[in-house]
Amino acid sequence: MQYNFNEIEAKWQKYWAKNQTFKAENNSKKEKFYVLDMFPYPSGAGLHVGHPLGYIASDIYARYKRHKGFNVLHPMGYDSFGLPAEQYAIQTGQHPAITTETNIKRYREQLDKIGFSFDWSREVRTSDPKYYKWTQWIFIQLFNSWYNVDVDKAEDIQSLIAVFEKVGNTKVNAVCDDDVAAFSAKEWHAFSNQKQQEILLKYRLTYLAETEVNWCPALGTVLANDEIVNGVSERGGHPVVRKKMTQWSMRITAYAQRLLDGLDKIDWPQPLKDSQTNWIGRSEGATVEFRVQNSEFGIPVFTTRPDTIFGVSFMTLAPEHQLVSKITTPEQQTKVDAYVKATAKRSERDRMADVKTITGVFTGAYAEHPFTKEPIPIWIGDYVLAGYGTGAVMSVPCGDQRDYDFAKHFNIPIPNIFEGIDISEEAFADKATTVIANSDFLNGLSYKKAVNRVIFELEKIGQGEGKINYRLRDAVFSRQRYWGEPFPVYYVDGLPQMIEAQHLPITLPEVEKYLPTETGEPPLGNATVWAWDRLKARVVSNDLIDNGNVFPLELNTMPGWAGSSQYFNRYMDPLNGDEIFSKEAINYWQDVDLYIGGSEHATGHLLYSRFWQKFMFDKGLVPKDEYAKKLINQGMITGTSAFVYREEETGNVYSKGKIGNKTVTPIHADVSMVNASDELDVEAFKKWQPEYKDAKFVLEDGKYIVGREVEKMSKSKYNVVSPDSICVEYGADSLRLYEMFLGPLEQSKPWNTAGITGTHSFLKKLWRLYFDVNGAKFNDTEPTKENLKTLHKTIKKVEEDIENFSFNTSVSTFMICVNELSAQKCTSRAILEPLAIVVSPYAPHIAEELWEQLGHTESISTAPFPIFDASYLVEDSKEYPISFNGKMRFTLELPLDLDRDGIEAAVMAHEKTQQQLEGRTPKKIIVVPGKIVNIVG
RNA sequence: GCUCGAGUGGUGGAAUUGGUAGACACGUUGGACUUAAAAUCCAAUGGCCAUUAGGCCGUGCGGGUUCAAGUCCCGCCUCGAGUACCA
Repeated sequence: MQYNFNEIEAKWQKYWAKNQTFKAENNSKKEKFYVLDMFPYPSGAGLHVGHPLGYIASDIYARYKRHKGFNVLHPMGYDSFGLPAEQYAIQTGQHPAITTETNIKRYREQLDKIGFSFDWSREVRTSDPKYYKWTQWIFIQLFNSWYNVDVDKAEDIQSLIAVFEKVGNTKVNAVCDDDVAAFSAKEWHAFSNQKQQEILLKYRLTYLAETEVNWCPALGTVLANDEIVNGVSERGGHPVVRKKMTQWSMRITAYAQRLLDGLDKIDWPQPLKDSQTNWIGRSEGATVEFRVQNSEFGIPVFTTRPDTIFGVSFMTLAPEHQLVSKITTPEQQTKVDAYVKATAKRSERDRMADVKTITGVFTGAYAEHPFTKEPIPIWIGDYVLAGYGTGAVMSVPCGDQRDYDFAKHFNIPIPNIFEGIDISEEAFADKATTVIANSDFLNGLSYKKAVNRVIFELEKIGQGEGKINYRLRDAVFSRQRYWGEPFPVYYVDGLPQMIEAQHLPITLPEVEKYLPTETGEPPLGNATVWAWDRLKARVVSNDLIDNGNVFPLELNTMPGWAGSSQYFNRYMDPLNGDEIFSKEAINYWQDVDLYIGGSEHATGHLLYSRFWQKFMFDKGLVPKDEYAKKLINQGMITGTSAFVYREEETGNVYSKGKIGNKTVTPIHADVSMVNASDELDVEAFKKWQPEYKDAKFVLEDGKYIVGREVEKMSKSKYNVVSPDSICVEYGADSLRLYEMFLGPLEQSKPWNTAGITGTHSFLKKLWRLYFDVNGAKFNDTEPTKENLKTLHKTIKKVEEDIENFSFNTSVSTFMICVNELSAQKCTSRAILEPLAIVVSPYAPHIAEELWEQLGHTESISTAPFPIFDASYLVEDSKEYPISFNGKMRFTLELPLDLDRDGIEAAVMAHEKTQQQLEGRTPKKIIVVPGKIVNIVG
């Protein structure tokens, strides 16, 4: 009987779909286990072999947990809003929904062929109105909430209004905009409704405000910080400029500390935690208020080194700082204006590119030192960022290298305030060895003591206090795009109003064109039916806008991360039309036990989703404030490109070994035309690239050998390998095993299709354990001691490997097991039956088939995992390595119950020992029973 | 620059608390079967020396600890990822 993998795999894929084998129940006496993959954006290119790596790993884990008796939730869906479909729509006029639908279909076909145990009845798509209804709903919840610092959680906006009505805002401890003016209860009551709404907006967790945003002219949209890489857009690499715009923002900064603290209780990779920690960028220090001489202005600064306050010799403001225009003296006005203008013109990228050039201008104004009252010149310089801290620094050149360089460059004095430190060459920034001098009441103090003292003194004179600062900024939530979630928002007198939750979803309107309007409005500005009728509670034609009953709707859409920030909870109850998820569902499933995905989402999706989860937790909607207990980043699979070498002058194409010292240009050849021995199918290549039809191919030993190089897997490098053709040629089980066999899950590794014959022939060997040409071989003979030892060794190792996510070593273990059982000519059902279960998480199709052939009528998927029995592994002897001076010379089999002296005697009596010693007497004999013998001397 | 991760045969990679380095595969070479090919099976395969027996060298580099180091410590080098004037 042949191993007909194509037939077997199709059969079981059909069976699983028909029987809904992997449908998870929300009511179960079994313990729950939630295995989640990062859902993909369905791109037009389809999947290549790198994409399913993480899915295969999580699928193995999910299947293993089912064998272990868990009720496993293992869903899949699509992050289906996104730029590529929209760009395609702009070019072709094709509605993005259609493109997306087509792409999803293709993804699904590809995924199905790999044999994943997804519960497809729970599929979600972020672009489906039934799904984004709940994204809009969460947005409304955020809008109706504020952050109460006193209880350190989000609360309903009504509780804030209640406080305002009673005592005004001076007692309120909230995370809010910086520019909120104080008011009393009386004043609050006197404010117009309009004014009250404006104030509340400054407190809401999602708010509309004019902020400086990253504007990408080429994409026609704003971008979040994490969507910008090296100063250009992550998608497309277009330049990004700073621009002031009115945009929706998310007050993620309210959660900065909790996002940081939460990292301690989740089992996520350290590098990922590190990058979130850096992104949040907590620093401890103090704010200090410097008064500007001869004016009413004060300049607050943030510093991490308040202990060096007596070393301040100048101040530097960001050129964008609002005080610049107010304090600049008439003499300096022209210079300052020119500098401000020049920096505004420079893009972020330019500013980042030359960090070395020191620029700045004196404003002519002086501040007053809070303690010495000495005048301090105020400069502006573009090394100070408007967006960090207060946009101003107290410059201590002796303690900070940038301040030092600036001072040197502009000949500003550099007072030394460190005991016994030479600062003639560079600044001194080592906190640990700092002893303060020339600093009045701080003299002789260490860094820590000085910080405490100076904060105490600052508070005494009312010019500063201890403060913790974060680098994290509020997240801009508006995109000038079509293919995203519409906001459930309309405008009355320019103020945003939420549409009531019962009227959701607000679905995307039809537009003629997907580009911004001629007046520069976002694509939704092209919609003709995009106004809100408050009475009818529905979207109506723009013609009806009267600003009395019918109002304009929001034209921006939500960013890519909106839909992915709660999808993991929606999977728990995805068809629920009345709630985002039922209480029963969330209380049963609780949180994700295992989350697998790429590390590229470290500071985007994985930070925003933690933020939303904490918000949902505050609102009592979810029981856990961290949604994923364990997270694993799968490594990237790189491609192994193939090259042919063309000599430019002659046009000859040389095999790799024939290049010699000729000058050749390497040209990518499609990897599908190269075999396992790096031989190129020359005819296929000529057919593929007709320009080489008549070229002379210089061969070696009658073959054309290509050069190989590891590169990113990409279409343009012709090294993309699709899983489809592999499934046809070798089968999904071979593919699954091979992807795991390549190496540790978290490591990046090159793909080389050639190696797949290894796992494929393993499966054939496995099959031959059960069947030969005459059919079934298995029978009820008693298993031998060796059989049982091999089996239980395998059970133990595979179990440990899966628990440790070391899937590559499991595959080796299977190979060893099958090699051993074949050599033992094992046909015992008592061995072969459990073996099928152990293999099944990795190679589920063949396992199902074997299971059925063994006489079972139910799917193997919930068969109990065999129990490891250590008694089969007990050995009574050990082959001891005998080493001399640490070098292993020979091995000697000795009983394991032999004691130290017995071992020593046996080893010393051995003739090879005497040979090695050549008459010498050993100085020392190390005997570690059960391990090793080492003879020294 | 800073933070994190990684360097082991021709290739992907194994190696539990320090205890037989190179498991398991790919590739290569030789052989069996076949009219032939594919498939399958058997054998060899880190380098150098040696007819054999065996020896020497070997886990990025240089030191150290130890009876014993891929593994621990110190100092470097290279590559990859993140971050980038963060006060």
